[in-house]
Amino acid sequence: MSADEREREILATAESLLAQRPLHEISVDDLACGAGLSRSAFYFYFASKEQVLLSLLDRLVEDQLIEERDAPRNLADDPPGVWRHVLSASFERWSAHRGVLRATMEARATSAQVREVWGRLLGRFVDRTAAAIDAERVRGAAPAGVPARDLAICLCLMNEKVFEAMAAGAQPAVAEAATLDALVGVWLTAIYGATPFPAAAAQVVRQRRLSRSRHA
Amino acid sequence: MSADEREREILATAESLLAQRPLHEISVDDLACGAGLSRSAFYFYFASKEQVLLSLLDRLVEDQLIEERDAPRNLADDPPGVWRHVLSASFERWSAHRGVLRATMEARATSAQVREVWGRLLGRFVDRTAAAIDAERVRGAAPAGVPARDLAICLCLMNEKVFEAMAAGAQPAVAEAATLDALVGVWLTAIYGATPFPAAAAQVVRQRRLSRSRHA
DNA sequence: CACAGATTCGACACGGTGTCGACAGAGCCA
DNA sequence: TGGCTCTGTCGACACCGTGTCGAATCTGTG
Repeated sequence: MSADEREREILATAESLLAQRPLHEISVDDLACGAGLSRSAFYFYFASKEQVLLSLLDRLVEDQLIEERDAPRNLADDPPGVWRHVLSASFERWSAHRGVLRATMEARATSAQVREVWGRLLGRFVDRTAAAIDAERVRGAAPAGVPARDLAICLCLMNEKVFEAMAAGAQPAVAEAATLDALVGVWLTAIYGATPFPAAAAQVVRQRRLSRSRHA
Repeated sequence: MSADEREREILATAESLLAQRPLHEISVDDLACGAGLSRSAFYFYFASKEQVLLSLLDRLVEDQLIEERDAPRNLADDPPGVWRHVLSASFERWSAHRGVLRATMEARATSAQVREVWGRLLGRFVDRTAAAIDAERVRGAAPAGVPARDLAICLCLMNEKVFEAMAAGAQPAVAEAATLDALVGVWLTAIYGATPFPAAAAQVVRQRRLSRSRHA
């Protein structure tokens, strides 16, 4: 069996074990045995458990990048449809690879590298979202309110957490079948919905000016 | 020095170390030394590092319970003010004890007990929120939309994550000074804002009926 | 055949955890 | 005073998972 195959074997073992139990219950030994080698031979292919996870994660990041390129840009035609499409893509991805997601969340606590990769991924998503919200506001389709970037961060973090809770089977969590609808609903109201509270809105606008002048 | 004092000493050491570095970089030895005892003496007071964290966490849970008792119930008078007040309380708490929050999030991956305590805390918050949203809808102050409980879960998880990101200094995160405003803004629009998308709203309502009949 | 590179393995050292039995001081009673 | 128990403290040990290293083996090539 070639080195390349062995490497893939390790990755496959990792993905399948991660579907069964959390990262900290999987030892390098488990990975090595699963791929049919001794623990020390494992280190010939990967420097650590963490690097295996990073490989697994890289694939999914790659996926996401491709998808971003193909994402619809014509938000004006059908905003709910486009947003749903975008959210649905991450939902599908993380629901299909929930083991990797769970492990990533777990490893973020200990590995700066995992933190960085995940942060970049999320950051890109936030950037896209913030730009889209801004565009909708300029177009007059969305009302002013929470600063676009802050809103985008909140919404993206919400998704992350909701997916994570789903992947980990945590309590409380949204039922899996209802997750996408709930998220799309919250995004649409948070972005396009205006509240009937002028005072609160004014406060947010003040805040917005403040944060603008702070940036300047 | 009495046993009680020693115990408090350990807790104080833990809280102060957690303000400096993450849980996994703090060993039982560090805790023991900090409190002026040997590692094995530590085990006389606590069964593990995890139990120390649980003690720290219990205090804050206690706080939260007291606050829930005193929380304003007259949502109708000034919705934005009441919501802001409620969110502000957790914001203050977790921003003052961010080390404990960060450690809790970290320990949740490995400790079922931490998971459970946190789940209960969050669960209570979700219940309150869902009940309040329902009441606002019945009253006619909030439009129908995402099922109240799902919406509550999404919003609570969003808060958790945004606080966590703040506590961990993660990227991307909302600037600390803008956090509360952003969250209140998203909550208000998500709960009270109606979207101008009838089709999407209908879809959510359909989904809602479905999930109801599933529950029945 | 001999050699180089690739691959595997057993043995080791390290660091953190949790347990155990020995021991010391304090208070109490005879 | 001696002996007892309860509370704390400690050093030593066993355990587990990690990562390293050098020796052994295997494989293809000149």
